[in-house]
Amino acid sequence: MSRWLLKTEPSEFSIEDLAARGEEAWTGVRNYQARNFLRSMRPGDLALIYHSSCARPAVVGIGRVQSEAFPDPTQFDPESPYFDPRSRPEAPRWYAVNIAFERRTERPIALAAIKAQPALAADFPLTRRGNRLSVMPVTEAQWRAILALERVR
DNA sequence: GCCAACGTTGGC
DNA sequence: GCCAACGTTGGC
Repeated sequence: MSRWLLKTEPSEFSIEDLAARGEEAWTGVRNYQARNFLRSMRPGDLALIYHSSCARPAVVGIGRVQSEAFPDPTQFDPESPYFDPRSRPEAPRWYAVNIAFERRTERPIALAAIKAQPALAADFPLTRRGNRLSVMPVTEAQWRAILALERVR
């Protein structure tokens, strides 16, 4: 089983939305490196759900990968903001996976707290300056170090 | 709202 | 294939 981190803007789709729906197709990823990570996901993998571009950037919950990667349907939908006119159905550029709600963290695990952890300061895409990757792998050690912060304070 | 950092595009 | 210009991300 692999572990991941998925960013989402809570104004677009929040952990509350995922909790309410139970499962969601994780669409709209339009970065090749992130796309490649989506494609290496397997059912049963776990993912930290992270709120970005908001007042309190934080890990807010955990999701479970429910499917293999499949072509992201929004790339073919001219009405979608994620429409990609250069992608062809016979050779899709972009992929999605289904993500199930697992649980919320007991409290938001703030980016500031994550950065303050020496174990997470180095070699973790989320805490690197200028990082824009919206799907990233998380090692078991990083996973534990982040969730250890759930009960701090 | 600002701005640094990044990925992508396109001219050459 | 290089690289400047541009648009976007995302923390603050």
